[in-house]
Amino acid sequence: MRAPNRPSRANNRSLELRNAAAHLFAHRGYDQTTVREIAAACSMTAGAVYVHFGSKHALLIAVYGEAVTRVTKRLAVSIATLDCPWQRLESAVRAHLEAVLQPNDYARVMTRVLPEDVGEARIELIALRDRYEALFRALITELPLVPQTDCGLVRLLLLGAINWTPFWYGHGGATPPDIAHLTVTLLRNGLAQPSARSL
Amino acid sequence: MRAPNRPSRANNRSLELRNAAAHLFAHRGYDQTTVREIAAACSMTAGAVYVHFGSKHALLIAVYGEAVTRVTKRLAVSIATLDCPWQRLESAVRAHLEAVLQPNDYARVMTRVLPEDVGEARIELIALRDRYEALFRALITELPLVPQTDCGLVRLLLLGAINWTPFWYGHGGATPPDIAHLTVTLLRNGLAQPSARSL
DNA sequence: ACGTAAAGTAAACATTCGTTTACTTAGTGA
DNA sequence: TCACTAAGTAAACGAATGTTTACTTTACGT
Repeated sequence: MRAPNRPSRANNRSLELRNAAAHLFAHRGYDQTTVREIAAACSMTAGAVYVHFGSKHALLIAVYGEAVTRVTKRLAVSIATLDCPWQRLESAVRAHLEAVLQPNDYARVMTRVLPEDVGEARIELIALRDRYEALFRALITELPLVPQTDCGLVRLLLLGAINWTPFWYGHGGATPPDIAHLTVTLLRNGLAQPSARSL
Repeated sequence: MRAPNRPSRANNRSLELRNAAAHLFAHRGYDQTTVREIAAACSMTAGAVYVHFGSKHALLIAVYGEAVTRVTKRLAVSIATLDCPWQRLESAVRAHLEAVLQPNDYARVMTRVLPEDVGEARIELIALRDRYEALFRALITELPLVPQTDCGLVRLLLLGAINWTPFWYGHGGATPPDIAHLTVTLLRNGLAQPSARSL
């Protein structure tokens, strides 16, 4: 019998495939990526992909799931030692942006591939995404906001702003810490000149 | 010779086609929409589409261009009579949201179809979108913001927040005026309890 | 050494898609 | 009336796609 912790002969090819798929999905989108391209990136044939994954949809779900797992972990680490709710949020936003904006294939798939565009796999992708967004819900609930603020709406606007960043990042000089700081400052204090502040 | 202002015999079929394409692009995305579907929606054959438009890309560009034109017009009207820069921005955001969120096929194409996903037509779509976003650049430049604020970054965050709305609109009870008001209030004053406000 | 099962290949399959071609229809100007 | 032209059809084309099939290779347990 094989040693229990030793991975089976070549199952690292599954990881190779998943990584290649993540790279291509992130850079060219789901529809524009073909199974043959993914296979070729691993020096394989298209048929061999189906030894490891039952379908192209299954491959996407694997990539998306891994993306959520990784970003979730990164985010948890980044806020672990902080107490101030505003600092926690800023750190979380920064972690999210670093994941999404750096040439990080997995995280980018989360914003590049819209669940609405992949038909059957839609439900599973939305479930994965919701699991991640719940983290931000918690961070926002912690904030001392003015009474009767619609926290759900705040969360959606915040996530929208940062989910859209991949479409323009690089054209300005702003870095993830810059963006995170401005975003949370904006959320906290607004940007009006103090003298012009009012309802 | 035909009277100069009288449109040619049946060129309203071109509009029919463009409208049908807008509807399908808005609801199912560009890749998932076939030329045959667009034709069928007008009780035509796929071949007839090419009498009016040279390619599927050309059809998309026509839709996208009309979308920009319409939203631009709507936005200009909504801010024409306002003087306060904050009111002008809120009105513009509201107009944009109403266009994007109501079952308005054209406006929705602007956020549903990502220029990055359509290959050759990419350049023209980006040019059209930039023309529209310049309007927001102007509105934000008018605002009395705290000195040294990165106006470009503010614009990008704002547009990101409102461009993402179609992906969640309807799940909360918020209406376009609600969203516009919270967004601009947030931009102006922030949401922290006054007692907790600081750097 | 041998059998087994997973891993991989090469090729084909069945669709589907955007587009083109050859032909028909119908309205218009002279 | 007649020639011209735009609009539309039916069918095919060629390429690309996700997936399957039949066959080969290879590593491992016994």
